[in-house]
Amino acid sequence: MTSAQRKTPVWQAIAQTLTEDIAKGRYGPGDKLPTEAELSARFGVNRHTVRHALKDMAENGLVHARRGAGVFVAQTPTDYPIGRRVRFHANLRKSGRLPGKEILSCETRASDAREADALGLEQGKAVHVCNGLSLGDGQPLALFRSVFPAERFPTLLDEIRAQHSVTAALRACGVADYTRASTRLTAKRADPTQALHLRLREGDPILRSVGINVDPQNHPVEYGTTWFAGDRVTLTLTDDVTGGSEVL
Amino acid sequence: MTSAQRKTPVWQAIAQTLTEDIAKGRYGPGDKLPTEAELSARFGVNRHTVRHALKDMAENGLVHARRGAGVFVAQTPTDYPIGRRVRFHANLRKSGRLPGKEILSCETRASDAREADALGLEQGKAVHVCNGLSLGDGQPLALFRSVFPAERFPTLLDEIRAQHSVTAALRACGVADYTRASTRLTAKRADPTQALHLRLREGDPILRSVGINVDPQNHPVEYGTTWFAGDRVTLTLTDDVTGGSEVL
DNA sequence: GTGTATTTGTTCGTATGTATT
DNA sequence: TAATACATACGAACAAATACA
Repeated sequence: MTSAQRKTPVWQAIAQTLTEDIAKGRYGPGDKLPTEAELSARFGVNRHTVRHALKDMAENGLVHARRGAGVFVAQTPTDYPIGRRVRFHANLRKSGRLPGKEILSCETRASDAREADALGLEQGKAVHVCNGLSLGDGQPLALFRSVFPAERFPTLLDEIRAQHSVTAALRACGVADYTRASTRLTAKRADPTQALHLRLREGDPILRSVGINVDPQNHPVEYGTTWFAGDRVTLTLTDDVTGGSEVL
Repeated sequence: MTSAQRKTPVWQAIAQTLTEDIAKGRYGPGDKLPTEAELSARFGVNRHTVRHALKDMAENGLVHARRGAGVFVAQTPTDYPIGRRVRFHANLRKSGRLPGKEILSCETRASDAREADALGLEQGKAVHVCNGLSLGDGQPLALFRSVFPAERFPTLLDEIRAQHSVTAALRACGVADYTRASTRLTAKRADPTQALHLRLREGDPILRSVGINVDPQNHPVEYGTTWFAGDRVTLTLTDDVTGGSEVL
């Protein structure tokens, strides 16, 4: 056995076995894998060989090790398609997750320079601001803040509170459709507040998306920022710029 | 003075003043602001009040503080348009930065499962792998790893080393054009190696982009992963799917 | 490498004004 | 009016990271 020529290295075989174990659900997301010692006993190899396999899996984002704690199966990142027509709930439903939304706070206040610029308003004009949390299977996936021109949509906040959906609320305010005109993405660290809401540790990486949604007449209707939990969401850029009207 | 009714808090006025100073170029990107002590003397307020202003500016990404060192004007994040036709150098030139590229290592080896799947190969088929660093004005912006099918492009690595451009190298290998078929984005923490190359601190947020480029016949020609320094790059999603042929 | 000064980060405490209950 | 909560502003001291001789 050990002397026979082998095509694949032992560590790769181990990594593949563990990967299959995870795929089969033997170890679920968030579960702790057996210790390196237990695994090296199970596979009859040196601990370093197991470590090599685990390192490979960690680099591929399949597991992540915490010194002193163990090796844990990574949360399966939720695929989140992003494009000109992005509707959160529809996406999640498609990926078989139970979507949810929690409105954290709403207010109407004067706009700052950035918000006014993005929405094409004079600075100081009133805006509706709505902070919330997007959930998938009960787990927080993203924080969002949406800023709307208050003058154009006087009743929007009530609609959002009632409808529990931005798309529906905008439609009730006369915006039949909207598309994403621009999106800017950066990786940031979670600040304490974000970490609390997203149930991350402070400093954990988050993906910040800043976007402007416009109505068919190309007028900005929403200036939105979304902070995605880095290890729980993967944004996928789709080509479907001409995509169908998947409206929730 | 102090008793007069004031509409805006002191800390906001200070933040605005400093923001204007930065906008006017009094403090340029990367410059160190005066110390909190100096600023509190300049504005005649308590250090906490200055800190409040600086904290606000930091939250808006305008400055960032380093304990023991000072508060520095943020490098204007390099806008990095991402879409079906993304050419790194052309983008940087457009934004007025001197682009650069450094090839860190190249090798030809057997593909793993993921690479083979992405490139449409049988697992184990040989691939060229090229690791490198993308620079803007001499500063590292991103790490990249490109994986190519070796059988189809036997001379590609030599071309890359000679041409110093993936686009040119692929063209020399008979690929007149290619477009981005899929992109997946996540926020991760920089591991020690990445932090070293990108001159970040370990654990700093990075934006990982995994993409597949295909030729006009829709055959995958490159499976690429790019790790962007989170605070130095902003990905912008553009609508220009029909964009012109900006080829380097 | 060591020690020291500098600079930001954090945590106490104090006081005031304003808005809400 | 009283009680409460919250944001603003100031003061002092210490901790932690950095820069530099």
